[in-house]
Amino acid sequence: MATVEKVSGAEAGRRPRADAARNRARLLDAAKAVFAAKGAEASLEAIARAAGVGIGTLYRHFPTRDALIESVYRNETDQLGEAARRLAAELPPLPALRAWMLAFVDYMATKQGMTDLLNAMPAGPGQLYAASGAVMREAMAALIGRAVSAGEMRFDGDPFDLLRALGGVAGLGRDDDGGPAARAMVDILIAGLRAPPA
Amino acid sequence: MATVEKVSGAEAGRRPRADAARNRARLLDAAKAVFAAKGAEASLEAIARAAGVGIGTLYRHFPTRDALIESVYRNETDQLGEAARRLAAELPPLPALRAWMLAFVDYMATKQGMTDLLNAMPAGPGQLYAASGAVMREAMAALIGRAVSAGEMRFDGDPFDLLRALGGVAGLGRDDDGGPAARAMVDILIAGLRAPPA
DNA sequence: CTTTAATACGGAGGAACCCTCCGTTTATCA
DNA sequence: TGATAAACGGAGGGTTCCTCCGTATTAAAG
Repeated sequence: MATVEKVSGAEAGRRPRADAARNRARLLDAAKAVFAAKGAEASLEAIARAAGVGIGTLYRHFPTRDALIESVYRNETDQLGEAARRLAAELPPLPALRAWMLAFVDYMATKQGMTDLLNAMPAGPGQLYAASGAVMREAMAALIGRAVSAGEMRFDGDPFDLLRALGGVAGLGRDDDGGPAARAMVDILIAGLRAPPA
Repeated sequence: MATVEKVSGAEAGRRPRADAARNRARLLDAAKAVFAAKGAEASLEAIARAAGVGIGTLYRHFPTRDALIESVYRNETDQLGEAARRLAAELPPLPALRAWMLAFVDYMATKQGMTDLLNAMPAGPGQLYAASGAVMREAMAALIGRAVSAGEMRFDGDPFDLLRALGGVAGLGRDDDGGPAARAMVDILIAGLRAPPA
């Protein structure tokens, strides 16, 4: 697997060094702030400066910009996955799906960087952003599967396709209040899924 | 207006210089090729090199990267606008809309840079990409308006919202053959638009 | 508590890129 | 043919990317 978690060769032998953990946390905090402020194009050197560490340290912890972005938003995507489970347990299939799609759009609109995270997944997560991608695809797949089983809609494609469309929609609520528009688009998508075969 | 077309102060007096026109054309060709190959992040210096002109010349013709992108794809968007008119004249409202949406997705999937063109329009075209944005919005608005008038569907939002969703979908057909998936998503969107009020 | 060796730190440095500025070249018009 | 407005091209200052490696820390062994 080789996730991004491990700092280096702290495989099993020694205990991870204290400063390593501290700097990693600092970097994530700084990155979150800077990405939110300046979008995902922000300079990595600026992030290192904000975190009060050298640029070398940043690169050792997160070898690529993508690794950093994914780590920063890993938390949020996990929350989305959690929300999917909760909604599925609490609501009927269709309302659950709708609620989650709205939540997804909201998240994407708020966190600037998450849009890029989705955009960088060519068609379904490749090796890049693999973890976050899997979480979101599974959330979507589960909710859709439930609605399909209940006979409330039909869909035989890749759930990820819907996520991509949603990702486009999410761009709406970015600047001023695109909330209503995004909400309307979600409803259109759902209506389309419910419609009988043409 | 100050479109990007004019090279500089060739307002009306002299005839535009021959080398200016030649270099402009070369730059557009090179940019098209490089953008297609490397995406819209491609280096401007590389484009200038490929065109066989100095970097200064590139910047004089296209003061910003965005100006260059828009000029490169202006042609294609105009073609999309033309297609909209033609389809509206030749097909019934709904098939025309569907055909155009599919054409749009195809274009976006082929031309790497066009996705960025769309993405850079915060919510509807601002001053950036103003021309291309207007063309596409109008095409969409006209086709939808026709279908609505014919009582085939309802839609009271901004046509641009649909374009954004389509833009997300277009990311599908980028790598391997996402054609079928994109087609399916288009049909889902149309079905959603046709559905009676929830 | 010392020693020690693994590990993390940080920034200098080479490369690429962005964009501006301006001296030189060239094409148009008289 | 000359004059001159306009276009050309690239040097240069600033920024960012990413790598590499000497130095400083720290966990664990003695």
